[in-house]
Amino acid sequence: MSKKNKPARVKARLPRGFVDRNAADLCAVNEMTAKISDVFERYGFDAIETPMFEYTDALGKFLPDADRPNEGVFSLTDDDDQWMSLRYDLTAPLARHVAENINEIHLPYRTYRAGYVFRNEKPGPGRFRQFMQMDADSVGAPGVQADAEMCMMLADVMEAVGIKRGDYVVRVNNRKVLDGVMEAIGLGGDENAGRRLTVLRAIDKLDRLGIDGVQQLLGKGRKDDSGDITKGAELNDEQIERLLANFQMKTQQNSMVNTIMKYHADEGELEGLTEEEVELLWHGAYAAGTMALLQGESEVDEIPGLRELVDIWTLIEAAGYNDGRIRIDPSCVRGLEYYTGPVYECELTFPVTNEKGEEVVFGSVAGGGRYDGLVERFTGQKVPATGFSIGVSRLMTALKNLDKLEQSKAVAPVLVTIMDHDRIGDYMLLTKKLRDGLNPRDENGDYLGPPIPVEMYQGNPKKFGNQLKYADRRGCPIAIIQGSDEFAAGEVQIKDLIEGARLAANIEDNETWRESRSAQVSVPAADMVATVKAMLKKEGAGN
RNA sequence: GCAGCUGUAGCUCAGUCGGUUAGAGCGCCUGAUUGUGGAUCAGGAGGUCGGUGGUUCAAUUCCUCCCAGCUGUACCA
Repeated sequence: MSKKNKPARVKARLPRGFVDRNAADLCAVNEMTAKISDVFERYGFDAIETPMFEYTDALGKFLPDADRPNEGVFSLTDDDDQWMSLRYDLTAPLARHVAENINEIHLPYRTYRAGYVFRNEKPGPGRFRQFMQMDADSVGAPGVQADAEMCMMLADVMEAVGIKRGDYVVRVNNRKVLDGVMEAIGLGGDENAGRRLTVLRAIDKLDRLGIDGVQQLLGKGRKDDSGDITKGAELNDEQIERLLANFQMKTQQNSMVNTIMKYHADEGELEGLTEEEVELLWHGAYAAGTMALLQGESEVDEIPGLRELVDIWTLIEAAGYNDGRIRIDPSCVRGLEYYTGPVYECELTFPVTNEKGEEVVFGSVAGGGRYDGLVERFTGQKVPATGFSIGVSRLMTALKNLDKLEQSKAVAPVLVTIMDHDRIGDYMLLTKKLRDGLNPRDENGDYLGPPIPVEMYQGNPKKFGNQLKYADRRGCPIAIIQGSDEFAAGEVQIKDLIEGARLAANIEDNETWRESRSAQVSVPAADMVATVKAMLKKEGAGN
């Protein structure tokens, strides 16, 4: 065929931001989700599942001005011209599910779900356009005890998947207090909504950009490594200073506690708090958040949300989770607008090394909060709810990079090779006998042990060498060989490929190598299963 | 979206100060070996040099625009 007539071939390419997963990946994901589900179920959460597609309006992702969905969601029109979208999180579909079944559902409704979500945005290292989340939510649970429970369960989940105590922290905050702080520095009112959001986002970047970066973002703006400039919130120096005071607590702890105690005495607003409680509060660093209010010029009548935060902390303390597993932290803001009160997220605190061997700040692997308004969008009635999402894919990468993930490598099969092409049927029978023998069952038909895979070579059997090559590359521990000689004698050759590879290291001449038929024994067909079993045991594959 | 960098074989990358037939390593295929993996040796397949337009006698090389990828940044429900 001439070059000109060469047909245009389709280029095989994975859409960017998506990944293929191999057996080992799937195995690891299944193991991890099983561990997480286990914790959820022990807390009394039931599994449910909602579809990957939803009507776009139910997800709340229509653009306000145009009659089309937000670009961040993968969307298409149904055959009746309705916009549909792939879900971008598991919370919006839950709200839809609750609203639609509100009459059948008994509140409080405690559920969890796992599934892939999709976001049509630029992928980056560790960021994909399809990834797995696991959510747990308490719907119809108005009290802070529900929020406290969520934080504790989050901590339990981390330990269940193998992250040691001290290697993670659940940080808690309350949006109402943040709002108060911003009001105190003159960012109240609807006209400042945009700037408040900018401020929140800047604070959210504290762990990544550091205090200097946040300072720049709050003021004139920040220039990144590529020379690009990010616009800032244009706050003045005093406002910035008072905001940042919240986060530079280590140096100011004492004065902070004093301030709070003084406030306590003067106003009686924090009545019921002991000094110890205030210190705990401080340790959680929230006290700092009040400073801006306390030092503000306007009279402060109340500190919204602070009582809630203290109550959460009290519950956490009562349950014994105040040992560093859970902390109160003023820089925990969560970008989302729909949160109405307590917010929380879980961060890994150990250094994570990426593929290039660089140490990176991994950031949060789970987050959530209280969203009292989400179901109301559908039904008009307020249904208080709180819950969180775990980024399963992210959590997995973190564990993988750390080698904390035990590699549950899929066991490679024992390979039955084909020597005589006209006796395929015999080889199939041989394969079945071996498979049954290695995978015994009890009287109920249940398997007694983990699977020990056995397969017959399915490629082109013309060249026998290729069959062993295949076995070698698959990592097969054992190959079964039965030519006409063995068949006539009622025997099979059993070749230990692992031992053979070991012996090969000392042989340079191919002639010798082939003739030695290393690590290979001939046994009566009746002894095949027992011999293979013994060999597998010796090589530590299977059991 | 904004900014910077990069596009040459399946992969990793050389190279051409603009000049005849564009290279290497690895991988792949065939054979030495129709009944034995690795190593070795011999041979082979595989390229619109990301695309378009321009400058030129001549462009993979220089210039324009476009596309894609990477990195940072923004957005992230």
